[in-house]
Amino acid sequence: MNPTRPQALGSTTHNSPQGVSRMRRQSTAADGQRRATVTDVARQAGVSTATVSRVMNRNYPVAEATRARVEAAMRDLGYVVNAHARALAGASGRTVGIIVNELIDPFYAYIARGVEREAALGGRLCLVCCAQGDPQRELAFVELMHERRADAVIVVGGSVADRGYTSELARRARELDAGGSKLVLCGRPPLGEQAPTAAVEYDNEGGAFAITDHLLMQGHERILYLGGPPKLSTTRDRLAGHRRALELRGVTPDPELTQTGTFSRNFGYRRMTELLQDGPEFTAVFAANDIVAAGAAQALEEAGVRVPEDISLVGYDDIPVAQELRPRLTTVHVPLEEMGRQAVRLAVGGGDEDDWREPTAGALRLGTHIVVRDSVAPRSGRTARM
Amino acid sequence: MNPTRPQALGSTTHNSPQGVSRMRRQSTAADGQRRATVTDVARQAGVSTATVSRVMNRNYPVAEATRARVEAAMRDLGYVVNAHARALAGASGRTVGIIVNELIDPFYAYIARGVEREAALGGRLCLVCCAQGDPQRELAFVELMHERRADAVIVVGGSVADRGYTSELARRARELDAGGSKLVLCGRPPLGEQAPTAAVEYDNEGGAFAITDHLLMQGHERILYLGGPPKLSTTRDRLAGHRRALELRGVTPDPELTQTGTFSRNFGYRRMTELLQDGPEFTAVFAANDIVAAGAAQALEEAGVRVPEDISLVGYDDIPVAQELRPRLTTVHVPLEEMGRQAVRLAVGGGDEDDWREPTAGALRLGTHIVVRDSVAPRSGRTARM
DNA sequence: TTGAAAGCGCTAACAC
DNA sequence: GTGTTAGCGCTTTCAA
Repeated sequence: MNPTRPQALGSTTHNSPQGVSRMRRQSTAADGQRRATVTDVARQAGVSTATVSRVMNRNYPVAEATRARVEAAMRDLGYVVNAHARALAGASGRTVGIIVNELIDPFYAYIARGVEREAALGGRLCLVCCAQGDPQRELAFVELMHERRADAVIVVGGSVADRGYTSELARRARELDAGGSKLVLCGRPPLGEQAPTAAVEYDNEGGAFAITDHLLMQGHERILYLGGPPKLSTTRDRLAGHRRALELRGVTPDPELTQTGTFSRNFGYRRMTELLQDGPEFTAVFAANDIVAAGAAQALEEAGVRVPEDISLVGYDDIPVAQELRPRLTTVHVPLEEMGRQAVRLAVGGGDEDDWREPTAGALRLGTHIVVRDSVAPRSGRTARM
Repeated sequence: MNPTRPQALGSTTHNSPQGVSRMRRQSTAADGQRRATVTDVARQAGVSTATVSRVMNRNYPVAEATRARVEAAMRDLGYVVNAHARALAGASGRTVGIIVNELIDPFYAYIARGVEREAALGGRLCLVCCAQGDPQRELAFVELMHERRADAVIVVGGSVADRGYTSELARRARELDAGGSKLVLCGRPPLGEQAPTAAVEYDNEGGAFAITDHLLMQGHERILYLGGPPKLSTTRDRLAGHRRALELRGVTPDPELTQTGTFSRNFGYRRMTELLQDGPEFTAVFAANDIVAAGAAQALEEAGVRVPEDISLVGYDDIPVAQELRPRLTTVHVPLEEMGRQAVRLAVGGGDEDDWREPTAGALRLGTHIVVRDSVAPRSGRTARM
């Protein structure tokens, strides 16, 4: 815990205006090298630090000859500007933060990609963290990113409507806002009126409605909803759309047919296996997402149940695995990458640096649509467990 | 490269040529709020800034009552420490940078996950960038991360042995090193003696050797090597292992059977389709990675060629898709996540803050092994295009 | 076109 | 235990 700064050899400390001959921040290896600073560059080029700064930022006229000398000096010294100093001195840190559950989950990876690309267009770098589904971790990361003065902090994915958590996040949102940053909710519900956030949503409920209706149109009425943490907003919305479709067609939802759990492949596999042996009857499965669908597909396969002849299967998200499964999975497409892009645009405006133009509105909702592939067929006479 | 602010990442040059100045980074909305600083907290709590600092850092005794007052003040003011100021004042920025080709590629995503997790253990945040296979972009990102004074900059994935590029990267490595940071090469060859880097490799050649041998043992001799950028170190190593195995069994490599290209699914699909119609004969396919294998599998499927009965197929990397393909793909396992973890450990030492102990050695190589699943069978009488 | 100098917010000697 | 104070490296008035 002791960030001791290897201090100064007192003798040289005070002499010339540029008295700088000490060393700090040594690498563990013996090096002795100190990083070059503007002052070094200025001295070497025989100009003032102000001029060096102007050369770097190209925001003020500098004589060609001077510029050349300065640039040569920078090269000679291996000078690399210190972003911390620059940020401290007033400039933006040119950083956006993004917090996802899990980087290896394509749902998040695609959104992260959108964020990264859009950020890069604006010359910004991305801080990315994985909260692993833990709200406390998420909150801690928001704080860490605030400390870094990120231009925007984007939290991705569904959330649980916990009282304490929500108000805590709202507080962070206010603090960020007060400092000129923005908290962006990506794929989750708003925090409430008093929280200054931006938001990018997608029509989650609508997608679930559409794909359920697709199933209903094929004659399926006993549809198993499988997976997804029951308290997560994502699950709730999907379930809501699912039920709305059911009710619209006069099908009464059977509680036994709602088997929530997690978003994992493993859950899909295990629960499906159990249900096939000893569960309610159904002719179609609506997996909470494509990953769960992959697990379910394996269970079905192992049980000798044919998809879609015996049972139809659909997923959600339309991540790449949907195209690798056999039969190829019918699912709901979500504009993941675009969500990521919009999230940063919402918070920091278009690519260019000095965005006088107001960033996009404060919230937007992108559409979803179903992608019909090969995993759905008209209902046959059979049901699971025949 | 111009030591000036390396833009290049975005489409537009930020820094408009003319005065950007004015207006110190306020939020676009009218806020007027200034962020609280240590000084504010100190005043509010009736103590000095030093005390506030001590309370925050818990690195020096502070009276309970004082601490309480300070903490209350921080809370009241919504104080959030400024990491830039802190870093400037001497502390480490507690950041590690990682540069990958593509976040949605599981190969990189797993490594990134390892990096993120290990970094988080040490209380560090990750800057992540996607170079998209462009060496210039990569170089620019290294620079940007250096500006941010990342404790380590990890570049992931194969590289092409370009003269200029290599020396440029080596230069950056030296600059980073001089400042106490480390450039870590993850899954790529060293830069040469004069470059102070750390490195995490995996036994790429060995894995290719092993899986080729596996194919040979099943009687396959005409093995098609499919995909991967021909100049990339990754491809070269895999091909080297492949050929070594061939030669060891007395099989003369047929140039026609080496069809390099890219690492994409699409390439696998298209080239495979072409080859099936009009190419050399072969009884097995060694896809450069699992993604290419997925594409090849689809081509095979559409051509009515059975795997593994008619043709055997193997991949490389052992990413999740390998388990979704039917038949499940035999492939080479690479300890991706572990590579990421080791990369940060190598550069910044174990989790704890003041790592006086020297980080792990300067380079290490992790093992690979084949994972036998269902996509390989003994050679049948048939060959492709019978 | 250039220079001098005042900070930005924080940490860490060094007093007291 | 706590306060004073001198920077850390850069940007940006304000003068020249």
